[in-house]
Amino acid sequence: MTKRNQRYDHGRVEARWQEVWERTGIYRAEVDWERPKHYALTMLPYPSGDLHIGHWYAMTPSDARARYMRMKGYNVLFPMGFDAFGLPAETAAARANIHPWKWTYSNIERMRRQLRSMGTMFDWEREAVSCTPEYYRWTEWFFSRLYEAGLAYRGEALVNWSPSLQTVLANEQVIDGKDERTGQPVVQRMMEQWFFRITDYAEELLSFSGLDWPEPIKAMQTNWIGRSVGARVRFPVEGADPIEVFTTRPDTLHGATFMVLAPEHPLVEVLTTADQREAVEAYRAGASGRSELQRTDLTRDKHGVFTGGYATNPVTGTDIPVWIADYVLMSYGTGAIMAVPGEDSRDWEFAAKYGLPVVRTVQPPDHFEGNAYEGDGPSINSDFLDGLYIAEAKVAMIDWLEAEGRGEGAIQYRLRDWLISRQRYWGSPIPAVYREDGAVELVPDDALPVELPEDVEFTPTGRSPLVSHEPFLNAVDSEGGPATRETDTMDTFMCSSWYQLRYLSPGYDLAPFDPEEAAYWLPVDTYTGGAEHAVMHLMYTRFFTKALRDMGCFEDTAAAMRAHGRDPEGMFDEPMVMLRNQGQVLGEERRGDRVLVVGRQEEDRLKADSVLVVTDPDAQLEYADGDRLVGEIVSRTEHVLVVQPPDGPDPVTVEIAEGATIEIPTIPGPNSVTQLRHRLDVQRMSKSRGNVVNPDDLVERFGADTVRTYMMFAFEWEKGGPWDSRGMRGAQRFIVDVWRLGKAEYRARSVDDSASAGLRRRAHQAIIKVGQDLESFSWNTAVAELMKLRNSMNDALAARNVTPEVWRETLSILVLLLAPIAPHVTEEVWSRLGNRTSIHLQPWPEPDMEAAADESVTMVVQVNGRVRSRIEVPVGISESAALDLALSHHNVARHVGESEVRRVIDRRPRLLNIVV
RNA sequence: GCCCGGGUGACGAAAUCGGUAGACGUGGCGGACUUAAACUCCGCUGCCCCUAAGGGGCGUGUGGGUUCGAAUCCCACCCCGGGCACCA
Repeated sequence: MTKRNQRYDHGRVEARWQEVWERTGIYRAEVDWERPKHYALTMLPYPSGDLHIGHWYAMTPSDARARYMRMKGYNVLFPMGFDAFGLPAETAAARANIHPWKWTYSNIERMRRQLRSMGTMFDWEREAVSCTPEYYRWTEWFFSRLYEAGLAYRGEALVNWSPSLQTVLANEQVIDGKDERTGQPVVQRMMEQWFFRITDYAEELLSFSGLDWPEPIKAMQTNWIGRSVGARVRFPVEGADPIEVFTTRPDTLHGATFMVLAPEHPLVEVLTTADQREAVEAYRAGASGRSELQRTDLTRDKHGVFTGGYATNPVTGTDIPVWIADYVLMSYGTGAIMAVPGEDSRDWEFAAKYGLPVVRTVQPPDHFEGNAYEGDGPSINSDFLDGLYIAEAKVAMIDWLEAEGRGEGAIQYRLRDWLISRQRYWGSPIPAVYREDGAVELVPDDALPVELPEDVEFTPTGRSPLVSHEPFLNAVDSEGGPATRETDTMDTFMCSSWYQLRYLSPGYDLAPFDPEEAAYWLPVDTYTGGAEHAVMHLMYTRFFTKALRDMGCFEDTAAAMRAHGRDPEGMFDEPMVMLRNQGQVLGEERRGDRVLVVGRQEEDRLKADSVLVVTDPDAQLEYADGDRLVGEIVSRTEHVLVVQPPDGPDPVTVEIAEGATIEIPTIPGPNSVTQLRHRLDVQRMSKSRGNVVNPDDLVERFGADTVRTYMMFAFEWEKGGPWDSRGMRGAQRFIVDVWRLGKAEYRARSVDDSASAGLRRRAHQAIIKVGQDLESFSWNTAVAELMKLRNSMNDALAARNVTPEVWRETLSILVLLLAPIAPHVTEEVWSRLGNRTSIHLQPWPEPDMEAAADESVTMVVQVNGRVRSRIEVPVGISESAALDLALSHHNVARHVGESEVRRVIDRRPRLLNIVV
C-alpha cells in the first residue's frame, strides 16, 4: 500500500457514503411540476454475467452528466434496468441444464451489486427487468395494439434451418453455412412469421428534425432506409402475370435487353421451359444453401441460369430473355430486375459472361473507354427520348408508362419490415392463437400476459421447448373452441423499444406506463450508448414511439400534460431528443520496432553496442549467431530490451551498453533508447482472448472514484481507445490529493494578494471550463482542468501564501466541480468542511466573471508569421503600446532590422504579427 | 466498391473561431528523502544545431496550394478504424 493510500481508505469511504445515499434516498426522482425535468438514459445492459469495463465506460460518464444536470437545477431521472430476454440464457440452459430464469436472475443479482459499486445515482426504485411477467405483459399488450392497427402481420421470410437439429438457428450460430456447434449444414428455408410494418414509417423515419443526434448515426439510418426514386415497370409475359420491376433508371428502358429474377420468384415456375428445368432446379437448390450474406458477397463471380422464358420489353416490344441469379433478392423490391448492360456495370458484367446483347441508350463522351456508361448524356436509341438528358428522360418515360398503363413513378425503400418472430423459448410470448379453421386470434387483454411455462426441458438441439409443451400449446379461441397457441416469441429489440416508458412506473398495472409520470418526464432528454446500436435498436424504438403515438397510446399522457400546463404537441414523435455515443475501450495492437542488435553475449543477456531499426519490411536479415540478433522489440524497461526473434525462438534480453549507438533511420540525428518503440500488448478486449479488464478488481484496488475518473480522463469519450493500466495511477494520485487537500489544516503564512487573486482566478476559470466540458461530454478536458486546479492548490498549500478565505472557497469549488465525476471523495471532503447536506444536492457554483478575468496575458510577437518573442502584457494594452513594446524587444528588433514594417496584424492582446 | 470517422512526442491525449503546437496525465531521466526499496517531493523531458547568456532550424501521415499566419481551409495521395454492401 502506498503512503497516500494508507491514509485514504477508499473502500471504507465509498462504502459509507453509498450506504448514506441509499438510506437517505437522495437519488429518488419524483415528479415535481415546480421544477424543470431532465430524463437521462443510458442503454440498459444485457445480464450476461459480469459487468465489464465497457459498462463503466458507458455508464459512469452518463452518470456524471446526470449529476451535473441535477446540480444545474434540473429534477433528474436516471434509471437502470436489464434487457433480460435473449439467446445466451437459452444457450446456457441447453448446455448446462440451468433454467433461463435462474441463470438470468443470478446474473442480474451480481450485476446489481456491481452497478451499485460504481457510485451512480441510479434510482433503483425505477428498475425494470424485461423478462418479468409484469414487464412482458405490456410487451404483449403492445403487440396486440399493433396487430389491431394493422401494423403486425404474418408473412414469409427466410430462416436458417438446420435439418439435422430440426430447428432454426440465429445468424450468429451459423458460420460458413454450417451450424457452429455441430458443423452440420444449414439451409435457407421460407417460414411464415410475424412482422411489424416499419416500412409504413419509412418516410417519417428519414426526418431527424428537432433531434440532436450525431451526424454519422443519422447518415447510417438514412442509408439503411435507402430511399430511391424511380419507376415501377411491368414487362408482359405470354400466358402469365407480367413481371414487375423497380428501376431508378426508367430512362434506359430501351436498353433493357434481358431480365433477372430472384431464384425464389414465383414466376420462375411459369417461365421455365422443359429443357431448362433441370438447370433451373439445380440452381435454385444451390441458392438455398447460401445465406443472404454469401449471395450478396461482392467478391463472388456473378452467375445465373436462363429460364428459357421471355418477357416483352414494354417500350420496344422486343422479347427479351429472363434469367435467374441469386444476387437478386426476393426480399428487396419486387425480386426482379430489368438489366441494362449499356448503363449498369453489373449488368454489363453479366451480359458479357453469358453473351447477352447490349444496347447503349446514353451517348458516352468522345473517347469513352469503359464498358457500361453510368454518367449523364443525351439519350440515344430511345425513340421519343432521344436527345434528352437523364433527368428529363426519366420524367418523359414515366409519363409514357403512366399514359400507356405499363407502369408508374414510384419510390422504393431498401428498408424491410421488421421480422419479430423468434423460434425460441426465452423471449416475450406473442399473444396469439390459431383456431381450428386456421384463423388468427389475439389473446384478450384481460388474459395477458401469456406466461412462459416454467416446467420445460431444454434439449441440446436448442429447439424451443414451447413447441412440444402441451399445456402451453392447448388454448381456446374466443368461442370456446380448441386452438393452438403461437410458439414464436418476440425479438428482444421489442422489449428495448419501450423500456424508457416502463422505467417511469415499473410497478404500474393499469397500463404500460403511468400517464401522470409520462406527462412530466417524457421524452428522454439525453440518451447515451454504443454506436453499434446506431441502426437497429434506435430505429426500432423510433418506429415504436411513432406507432404508439398514432395508435393513441399517449392520449392520457397528453391530457395530463395539458392539465399541468404543458403543451403535448410534438412530445411523442421521437423517443430521445439528444443522443451521444461513446466509443469502445479496447486493446491496441502495435508492433514494436524491428531491430538489428550487434553486441556480445554476457551471461543471460546480450550486451548491445549498436541497435539499428530496420525499416524495410522485406529486408532479409539473418538471425543470430551469438553476437547478432534480429527481432521485434516486445518490451522495454530503461536500457533493457526484450527482443523477439522471428519464427519462434525464445525472446532475448538485450541490455544496451553505455555509449551504444542507436540508429533510427526515420528520426534523423543520434537517437536514444526512449525513441525505440516496443510492442503494446494490450489486445482487443474479448472473453475469448482472456484479457478482459475486470472492474471489480480495479474498484477493490483503486476505488470507484479513481476508476470513474480514469475512464473519463483517459480517452476522448466518443472515440474510445486502448486500455492502459498504468494510466490509472494518475487518476489515483489525483483523487488522493483531493482528499489530502480537503484534510489539510491550512494556515496562511505570508499572504500575498496577487497569489490569492491568482488562485481565485484559477478556481473561477475552472467553473467556466468544467461546465462547458460537461455540457459537451468532454470528460477528459474537464478532468485535466480539475487536475490543474489541484496543482495550483498544491502550490498554494506549500507556499501558504493565500488567504484562508480564498483557500476555503477554492477547495469548495474543487470538490463541487469534481462531485459529478468522483462522488464519494467529494462528499467526504464536503462533509469535513462542515456541510450538513450532501454535496450532490448543491447547486453548480456560479463563476465570478470578474475574478476569472485575466489581468495580464502572454502576447506572442511574430515577424512574418514566425514567433520571435513572448511578452507579458496587460489585457487592455493599446495598439501603440503593444507595438512599441514589441519593437523594443531585442529579438524582434533583430528580425525587423532595417526593413520597412509593411503591415501589422493586430490580434491583441494575444498576438501581434509584424509583416516586413 | 461506397459511406462515415481518424492519423499530433516513447504512450493516452489537448489545442471549442485560421493565431503561442504538445495543456493535463502516463512513462523516462536527474536529484532529495530512505540502511534499502516503495511511497512522496523537486527539476528536466518533440527532434536537431550553435551557445556563456541567449538564439536558430525542423516538426501535427505524404506531396502540393490558399493565407501575414494552417494540426485546423482547399486539391491529390498513403495508411488505420467503423458501418453498409450485387439496392436494381
